[in-house]
Amino acid sequence: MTVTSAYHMQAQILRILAHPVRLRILGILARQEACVCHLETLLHRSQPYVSKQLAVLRDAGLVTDRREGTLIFYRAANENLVAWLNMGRALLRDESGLPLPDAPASPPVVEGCPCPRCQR
Amino acid sequence: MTVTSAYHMQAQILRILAHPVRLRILGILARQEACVCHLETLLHRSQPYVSKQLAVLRDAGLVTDRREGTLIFYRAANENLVAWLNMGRALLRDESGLPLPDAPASPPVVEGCPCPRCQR
DNA sequence: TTGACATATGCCGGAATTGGTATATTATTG
DNA sequence: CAATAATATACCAATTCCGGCATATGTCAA
Repeated sequence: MTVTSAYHMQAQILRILAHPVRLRILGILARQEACVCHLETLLHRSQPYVSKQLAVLRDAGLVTDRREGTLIFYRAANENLVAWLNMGRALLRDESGLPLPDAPASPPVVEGCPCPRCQR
Repeated sequence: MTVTSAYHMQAQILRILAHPVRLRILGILARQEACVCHLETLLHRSQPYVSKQLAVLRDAGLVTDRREGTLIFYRAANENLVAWLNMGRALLRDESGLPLPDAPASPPVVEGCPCPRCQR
């Protein structure tokens, strides 16, 4: 018997999104598929930490995962949502007038990342 | 020394927004200015409860208030933000396919509301 | 099967959020 | 000034969220 107005559902999703690292992860995964270890190096966070945030996003249906051997690649599940979030950040910049930086778009190959996409 | 990326700021605002009643309040205040007691009757919530949610929104700069005698009228401070939120809910409906209802737009005069706008 | 690697999950203490009740503040009226 | 009405704030217990560390799971290679 869960009451489900649009406001409740929206609040649920917003709670998931209201986290800087999860937002950043979504930003990354919107541009490129990435495995956990790749995100680890990009974010300078521990493996369990990254894995847990990904689990939160996955449980909410915001990212999907795909296994390739022992690696698991994640990607943003909903392009429109990401676009909406980007729009929100743009709004934020406009209104605040501050030069709020997004984390810079990461190159597809990251120094020090052990994943096969980055090692050759 | 507060680290402020766009992600951090966005997460802060999203935390404020990630609450069904606050979302609903913003939805109401986007359409019409309203005093606390008016919101009380619309939302069927206690005065301190409504007042507190309004304080949260006010502290975040999302609503402004205006005193008129002993009444205090609130309104949404940022039209673009509200539009953005509405867009988010629309997205939600499209993606989910569910007929998620917004709370119906409330008539300017509400049965049983003690505020002068509703009493004549 | 054993070991190594990538990832996931469980558990914990601390911090923040939630909603309720009691009380304080501010302005009006008499 | 006192009484009242509208609103705000303080305080509290319950829940949720957070990030860290330990450990479990799953896959591959030897």
